[in-house]
Amino acid sequence: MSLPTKNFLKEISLQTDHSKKPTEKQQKIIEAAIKMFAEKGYANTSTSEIAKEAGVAEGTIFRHYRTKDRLLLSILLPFIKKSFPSIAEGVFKEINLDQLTSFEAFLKALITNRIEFIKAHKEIFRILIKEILYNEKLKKELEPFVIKNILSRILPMIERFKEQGELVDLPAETIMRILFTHLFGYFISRFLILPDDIVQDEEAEVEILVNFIMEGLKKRS
Amino acid sequence: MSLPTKNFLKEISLQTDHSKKPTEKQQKIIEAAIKMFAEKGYANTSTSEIAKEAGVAEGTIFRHYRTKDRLLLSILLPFIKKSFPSIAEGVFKEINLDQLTSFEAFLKALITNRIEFIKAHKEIFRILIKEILYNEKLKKELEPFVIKNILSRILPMIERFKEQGELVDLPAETIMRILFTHLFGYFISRFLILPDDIVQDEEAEVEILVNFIMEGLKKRS
DNA sequence: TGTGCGAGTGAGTGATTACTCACTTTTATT
DNA sequence: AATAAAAGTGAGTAATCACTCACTCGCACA
Repeated sequence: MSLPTKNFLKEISLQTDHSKKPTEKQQKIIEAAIKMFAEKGYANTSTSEIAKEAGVAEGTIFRHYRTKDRLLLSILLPFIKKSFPSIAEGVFKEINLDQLTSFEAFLKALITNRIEFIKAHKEIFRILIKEILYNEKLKKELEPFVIKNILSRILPMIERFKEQGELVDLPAETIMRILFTHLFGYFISRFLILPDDIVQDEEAEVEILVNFIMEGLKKRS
Repeated sequence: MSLPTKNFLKEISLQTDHSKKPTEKQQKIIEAAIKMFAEKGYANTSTSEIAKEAGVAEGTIFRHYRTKDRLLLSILLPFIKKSFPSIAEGVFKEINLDQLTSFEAFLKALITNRIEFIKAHKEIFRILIKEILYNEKLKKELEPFVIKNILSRILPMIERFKEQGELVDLPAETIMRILFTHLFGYFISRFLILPDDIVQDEEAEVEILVNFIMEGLKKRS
């Protein structure tokens, strides 16, 4: 696989700028591609298979999405665009930051918000994780974007809660890394490895996870 | 990719049974394959690339390993064979189970043991995780093996420590799932996502991780 | 009713894929 | 030194890959 040579994130705007409403066949193609990429991975799915699954001629795929790469990107980019900024905008609005909230409340809102988002786009999330792990190039291109959006927003929060004496006395970067490792690990385990229906009581699940992380990160007495 | 039709785990014995010492060229092939599979993934690596990297004719690969599938398996199977049983045999011998040890000591021994093992076979671990996530077939075939080896050994341990009143009052399966999720998540984050040299003080890292998990799982007062 | 245009088609293309096989070279055994 | 087996080779093969292009179709607008 060879992704576009230039920084592909610039394509986000180009991609969604002149966004005409998709054709019926276009939707079928996207649906089929999402299904098959999530199941077998991008590299193991051929365009002819996608065409067959979508009930469309192979040429139609290339009429709308010039290459197989761009088909993948036209699935992933809107998802990325919607997902990362909304971590801030969604979560930070749900809990009122003007008043002093606890780190626990913040964490609970964050986790609940992300779980609902991933559940709503489970297959695309699977594709994204698979390709980030499988394709070094995609990973490398996404890294600065993630660092900028996540790290720069969460780190100050951690610093603040540390100052409030709520968090364990470790460097903020270390706390961040622990948080990232465990949250990300949880999402991968739950949505990519463990069976789909393993969690019955979602609220209890979040409660356990938050408690778990809080016990590991809160200030020791 | 099409893995062998029959249960491939039976091939473990067949594979390593009549284990003649490998040729110089065989080693070069394996080394090249490990390097490239870990870097680009199995599906994105061609046998001609491997041959070139190993400084060998392409035919030589197929002389020794009949198919590309079997080349992958001859890398993964010895690793799997060595890794899963040794979780029990290694860890369970390190800590003396005859006397009453704490869950914390058990956990620390387990994590230290696994980190050292993965560090010693970092690239093959990466290949295994990538292919388990990417290839549903491999995942499905590995599942019962993992369940049998891990779950059946760890669950009784959890039950026991629960009876000793060390662990939080949740079903053993839930504790197991939390443990698995966070340990597995930690390994994936650390060895597949985060940069290689991020951990300087290994002992402190284990300490933090054990504390973290213990605080989340130990009996609440 | 004609005309232009984007949507859709599918046979065709060159490149690449995993894999084969007739052959040569190296190694082991006597 | 003779011989057989094993290791190594690389041109060749059928299949599949992503992608192209000359073409048809259906529909809006004149």
